[in-house]
Amino acid sequence: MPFPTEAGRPVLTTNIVVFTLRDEQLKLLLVRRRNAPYQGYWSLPGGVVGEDEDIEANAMRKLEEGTGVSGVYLEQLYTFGTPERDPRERVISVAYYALVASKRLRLRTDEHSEGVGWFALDELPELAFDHAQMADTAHQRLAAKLDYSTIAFQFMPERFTLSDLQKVFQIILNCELDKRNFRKRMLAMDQIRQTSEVRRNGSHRPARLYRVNNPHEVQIIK
Amino acid sequence: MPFPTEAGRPVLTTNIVVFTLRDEQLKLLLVRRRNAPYQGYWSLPGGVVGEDEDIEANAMRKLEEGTGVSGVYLEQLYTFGTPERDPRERVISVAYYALVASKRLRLRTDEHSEGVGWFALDELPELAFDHAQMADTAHQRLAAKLDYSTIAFQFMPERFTLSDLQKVFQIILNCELDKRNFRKRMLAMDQIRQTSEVRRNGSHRPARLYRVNNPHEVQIIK
DNA sequence: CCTGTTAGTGTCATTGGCACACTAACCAGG
DNA sequence: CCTGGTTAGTGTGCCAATGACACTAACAGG
Repeated sequence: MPFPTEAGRPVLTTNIVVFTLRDEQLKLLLVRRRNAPYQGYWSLPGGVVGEDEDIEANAMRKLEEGTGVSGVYLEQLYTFGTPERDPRERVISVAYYALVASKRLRLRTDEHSEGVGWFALDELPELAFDHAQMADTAHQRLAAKLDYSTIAFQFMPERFTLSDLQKVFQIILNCELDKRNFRKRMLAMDQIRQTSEVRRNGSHRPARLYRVNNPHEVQIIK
Repeated sequence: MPFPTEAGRPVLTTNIVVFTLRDEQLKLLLVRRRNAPYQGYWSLPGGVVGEDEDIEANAMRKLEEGTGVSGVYLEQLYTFGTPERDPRERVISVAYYALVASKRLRLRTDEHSEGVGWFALDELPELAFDHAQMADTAHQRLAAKLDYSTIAFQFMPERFTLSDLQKVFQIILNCELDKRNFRKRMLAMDQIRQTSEVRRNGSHRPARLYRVNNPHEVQIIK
């Protein structure tokens, strides 16, 4: 079969669901649309893939533009391409999701007014296109991967306490976990180790600090 | 950002990794390429997505054309789109995988000479493009899903014995399983039930036949 | 009726997951 | 310096799930 004439070809884009943890909430990065359609709506960052650009490289580039952070965990999520998802013309979007440690982001208070901002997952505005579905799918994937991979460590700063880590799990899974069982599980994975340091943090016992053995790789465990 | 001129747009295609079980082997459907590039190579079935055609609908259509079977399990696998994967021009391929019960296929002995055929997964010829990678990814996904979904039943005919089912697992996972533990597990899932029939199959004790409760849905379990 | 072949069944030991409550260390304030 | 408040840190016991393991049942053919 011959390739279609150029008129029959779709536009190829990426969208990235960028997660971070901030204010004890799971948040994701949104940008406000300046143009029609969905003008003024919030949407997932992303953009058109260049003619000779790798799809994942495009997603990574858009992610770095949006967050100012490089080298973050990025994984392909799903490809959305129903014919009417963009009212203008046929647009295929390869959705990715990414995890950024909050500490790596520069905080800006005027973000929302600039048309870019972090929104708690359970307080999202109405999103453009099918982006709400993308966000939902990404959250499901993230929650599932907590169980059988080391993905959670992507949210952690270089040194952290076990209580910090437990909070991360609790926020993502939206449930309470038992402290002793949680610590047992984490230590049994053999993916983090104690440092000699502690963190003093108020008028109570200081907490031991830990670090991830291989901060840059996400392993499948079990 | 404006959409690219039509010259910058990619071709959108699907490819489907169609699995079936035949001759006690996990096999997949290949078609021989008639044109350059990779002329004469075997490749995964697929094709160009129509201008107003849903991507999954396209995959389903190509699957039905290749197998003559409709209503089979089909799931999006991954999207492949590195710039050089097709030497002619930019081609994005959304890969799917599908599972077909062998009993539903019409067998044809002259398949290979017709340029279409079933090949055992561990005896694949060299494949065109990045199709070997697609096949490998699909097999991994399939094996993983055996554990936490009811996907295996998609391979089963309407009535089957527990020994049949065990063979399916053993072939896909490429390992031996304990008969008693396997039967316990299957029955505990509460997804299949006994029929009143048995199958006589040689000079030995006949085997009880079972059927799937909800043959058309694949559930996530555990 | 004897043999060969596949179908079908139960127990025990080990493991992993989960519930559960107290002591330790620090700081602040009286 | 003593007390109270707050978070960090630790171990046991129970129950359910998993995995190893061997014999009897039913049939056909000779």
